[in-house]
Amino acid sequence: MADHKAGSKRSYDRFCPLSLALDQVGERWTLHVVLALMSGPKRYSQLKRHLSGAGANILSDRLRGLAANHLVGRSTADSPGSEVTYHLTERGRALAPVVGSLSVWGLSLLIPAPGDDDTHTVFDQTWTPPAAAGRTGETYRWTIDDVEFELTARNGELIRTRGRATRPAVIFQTTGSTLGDIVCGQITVTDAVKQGDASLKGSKPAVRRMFATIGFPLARIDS
Amino acid sequence: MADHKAGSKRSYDRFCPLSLALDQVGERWTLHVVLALMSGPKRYSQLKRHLSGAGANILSDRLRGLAANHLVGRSTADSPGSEVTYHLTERGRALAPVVGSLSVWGLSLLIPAPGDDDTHTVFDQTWTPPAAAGRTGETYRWTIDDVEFELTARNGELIRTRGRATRPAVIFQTTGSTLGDIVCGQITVTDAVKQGDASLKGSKPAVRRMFATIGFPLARIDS
DNA sequence: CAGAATCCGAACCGATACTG
DNA sequence: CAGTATCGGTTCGGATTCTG
Repeated sequence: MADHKAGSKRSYDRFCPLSLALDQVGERWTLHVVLALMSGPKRYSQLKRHLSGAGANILSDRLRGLAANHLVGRSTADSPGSEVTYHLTERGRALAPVVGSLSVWGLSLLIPAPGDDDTHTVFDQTWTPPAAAGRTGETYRWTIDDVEFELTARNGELIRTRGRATRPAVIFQTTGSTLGDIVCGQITVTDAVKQGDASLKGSKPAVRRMFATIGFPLARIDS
Repeated sequence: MADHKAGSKRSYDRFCPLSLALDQVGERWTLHVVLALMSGPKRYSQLKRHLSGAGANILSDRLRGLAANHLVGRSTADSPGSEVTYHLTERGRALAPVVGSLSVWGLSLLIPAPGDDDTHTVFDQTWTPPAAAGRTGETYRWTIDDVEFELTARNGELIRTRGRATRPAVIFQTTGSTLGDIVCGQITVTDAVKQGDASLKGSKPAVRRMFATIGFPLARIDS
């Protein structure tokens, strides 16, 4: 048992708002937990699935720390089964601009700006998606601000390559600005499609697989 | 020499804007460097002074990493002396909303909201200020949104306590919203005073000592 | 199975000492 | 002044185990 008294933990120990903030949410995976909870209360196992790569002990640590700082709360339902869920408090929800602005900024690393010569954007890049999804070898065609590229899910890897995918399972098209709103949770994918800000072609299961593979929470898709 | 090839470094390795962003600015002290450079180019020694607690080693690492990701650039002036300065690139300046929203959020840890019963805001708290300033034992009276508290700099410590400081060297009064604008760099202290959004009483050297003690960069004060 | 504790190698952090 | 080299302590993250 780590002594949770101050002083043991690594702290910036500075009278500075940024330091104070990062003392509470600057550790690894902390903001990921916050983002995952932005779309509603979740259970430990749901979080663990969504935060693939985190490790059980880290998730425990982060949830404990966030609870100690009153950014998340544990709700133990009165129903019999072990129904502990974690949810953001108001202070936790107040982090929406933080995860939002970070996500919007990070978006430019996923999708290069139209006029940008992608000298400093490695394009043939691979990630390991959350679930070992995409062992089938599906490809998706994305067009963001008239920049076209393809995503391929195969062998538990997600590969982004330049160019136009042939026979993609899904065709997704939108603007960077709209995609920013989506990752910030200000709009869902289906609503963006309805408003004409995005276009999505492909079978419903394929769409679902695609967003699962790239790690979009379901709450960003619809409802 | 660390091999800068991918794989050696700890990465989130997820196709997710937040992960991509934190891969570049999620390490300790990185956003502090970015914030420090928001107010204009700086030299290594200036950064080191401003990021008290960081250590030469880490500052080097962070600057190297930020430069590798093209968030900062090194400018070596043509003048003879070693005049290397670091400045934010456009991609680096695009982080303004990130450090801004984090600072605004962290502000509530410094100053409790008016209606907030500060049950989860430890108040008798101490920090070690950047410079070993305040060995004289000065106190400052702050009033933020009608919440009054006092800051005492003594023995190389900065102590925040509830209540009204007696015979303070500086009296500072403003709103949380204005203070947020100040820490985000959207307005300087003197401009806020001019506009009537803040009030500052005390001798100029004392004011300067106060802001130095709490770690405000000079660029946030005037000009 | 959900949730959490323990162990351990590897990566990271931070202080000091050192170099040009 | 502007960094690099080194080294002990801390944190991370995977695997395993434990408890209901």
